[in-house]
Amino acid sequence: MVKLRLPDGRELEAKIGESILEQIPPESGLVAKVDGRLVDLTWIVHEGVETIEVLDFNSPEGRETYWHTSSHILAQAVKRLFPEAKLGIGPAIEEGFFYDFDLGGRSFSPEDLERIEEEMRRIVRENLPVVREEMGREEAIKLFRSMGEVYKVELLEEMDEDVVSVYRQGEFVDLCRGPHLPYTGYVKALKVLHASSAYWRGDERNPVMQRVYGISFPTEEELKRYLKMREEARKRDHRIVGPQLDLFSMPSELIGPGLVIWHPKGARIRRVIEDFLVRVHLKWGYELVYSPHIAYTNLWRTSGHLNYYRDFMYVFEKEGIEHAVKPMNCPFHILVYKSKRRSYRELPMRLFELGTVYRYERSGVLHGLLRARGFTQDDAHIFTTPEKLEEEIFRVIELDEYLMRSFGFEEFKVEISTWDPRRPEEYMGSEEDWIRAQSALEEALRNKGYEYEVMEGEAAFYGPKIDVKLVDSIGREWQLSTIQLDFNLPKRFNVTYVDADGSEKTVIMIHRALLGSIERFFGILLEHYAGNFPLWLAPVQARVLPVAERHLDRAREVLDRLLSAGIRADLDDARGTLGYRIRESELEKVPILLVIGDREVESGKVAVRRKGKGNLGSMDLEEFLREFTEEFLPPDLRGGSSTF
RNA sequence: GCCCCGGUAGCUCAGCUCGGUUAGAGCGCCGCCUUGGUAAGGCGGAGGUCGCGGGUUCGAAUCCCGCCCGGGGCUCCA
Repeated sequence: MVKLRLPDGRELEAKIGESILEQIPPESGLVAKVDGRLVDLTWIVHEGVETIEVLDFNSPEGRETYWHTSSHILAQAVKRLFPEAKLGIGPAIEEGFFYDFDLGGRSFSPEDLERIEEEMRRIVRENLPVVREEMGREEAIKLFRSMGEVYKVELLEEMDEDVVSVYRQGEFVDLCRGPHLPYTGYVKALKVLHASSAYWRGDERNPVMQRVYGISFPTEEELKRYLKMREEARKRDHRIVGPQLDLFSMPSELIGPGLVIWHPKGARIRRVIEDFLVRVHLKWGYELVYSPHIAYTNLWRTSGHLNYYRDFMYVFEKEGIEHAVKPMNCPFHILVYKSKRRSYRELPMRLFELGTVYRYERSGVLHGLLRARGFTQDDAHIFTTPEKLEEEIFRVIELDEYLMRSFGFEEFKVEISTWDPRRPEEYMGSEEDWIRAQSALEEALRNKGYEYEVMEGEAAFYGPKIDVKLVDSIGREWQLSTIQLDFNLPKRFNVTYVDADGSEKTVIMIHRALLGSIERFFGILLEHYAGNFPLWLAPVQARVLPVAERHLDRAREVLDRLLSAGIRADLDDARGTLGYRIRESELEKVPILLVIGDREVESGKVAVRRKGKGNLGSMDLEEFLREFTEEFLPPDLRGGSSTF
């Protein structure tokens, strides 16, 4: 007996010799998993099968199938409207799907996209059956060559399989592994999102393809919700919100692309973040250092960076000597270490710097604060003995977790990049070094109770690393912290210590940046909170708001009290209606408003309004301060003091 | 770097196809009136090198070319 499980959990007994589609309620599933293998619903059940699981849009496989068929509908629509278009590839992606077309040099206009979308709807209405067909590879090559689909022929020629599958719907046929939906009519709500360009197989030496992106859903409501969410994400774009809240700007036409100027309010937040970082690092046994922004290019020749990093550096010449603006802080920290002979007793030595660096990133990769040309790393280099490596890694991860939680991030994903053991000759350092280092990384993560993914062969030539990604309030992942071991620089700079037995040994170096770059982290934080920073980070923590001008005197007294309590507060000037001024402060995202009117002047109280919560009622000013003091403070200064 | 799209007031945008009054709107800003109780009170005013440079034309925000900057992608991210 073959069990057939429907998406709603019900189980049927499958009949041999009939397709899955015939045996389930109409449109109750999209695709099926037969003994772990994905198949079309039109697949015929045969002997020897154990379990069949029908999947709907709630499963990743269901969505992928849905979007994959949608991409075929897109391709079919394009072929109908632009018969000369040559098909590239058209996969489902994380959200939706795309298809690449070679239009022989032209591109799609917005009107074209609308027509394509209309044609897609027509194909859906036609409710064409989607039919799988298997054929020999040679036969397929002949078929696609006869259609002029040169890219499909190219793909086929590179395949190993002797038999390939194609899918037909109406007049349209495409090379495809599948699986697919049984009918085009299964796609209920669709939207062509935008067009862009991409190179055939992602290689810029290849022809340019026009890539059309789309999304589809089983109901109009879901499509609407998705489009609204997209709009939400767009609205919390730090490049829009930042200047809107007067935090920073990037007047690239005046100062060049990828450079930031911090306005007073943004600078306040940044200063709070940086002070917090410095205090915490000092508490955790780091020493604070500073290093210059420029140096002889030779310094990076020694580090070996110059060779392949030169194009990313700002290089200039003075009195016949080549200088460069620093693209990284490591060599300077090494020089601090090397300023004298070091004993094993001094290790681990942890040097921390908010180091501003400049990198000439290619113009196409710049993206607001998230990818800038000038940025400040929360950079540290730890010099340690091999014996203390694991303990150090553990401490770094612990610090990282503390920082992330302090900023309101709860969910992390950890990856560890290791070498490729089949090609040890491509890596710096001995096999023994690598194995010990990699197990130290893994051991530290296990001790911390983290789950992690091992990315074999992803390590840099000079050492393995740990990457930490965090998940923000709307589910997006951001690569943030990196903890990178380095066997290379200590050798190049001859960074050594005298061990207990009097012998000179080479240190192991850990590069680590936990927020990564202050700019980038700030951008992520801004999008995470959509501008509504928690109280300890808000640029204006509280605003005193007199109802009328006659309340200004009392309002100033209240303001003075707040300021002397160390709260970042300001005063509204009482011009305009109260409602208008409250709206202004709400839009500025000021977390706390203290309203002062006749009643408050009379009673000596303040009326507290919390953003998002509305009017909390009146309370005594001192009572207010007692109640909120903790929340006004950075996490490490709460509860009397001490990080832990 | 490459491909496509875009750049008009501080901001968001209309006007550009098809060249022709004094380039508009809303928000913001400034002034006056309004003295108010928890998300928009009223009236008036100022504000523009239409990204920059060149060309076509009697005439260019509008058409053409080059450059700069931005956006979406590709690639890159030691």
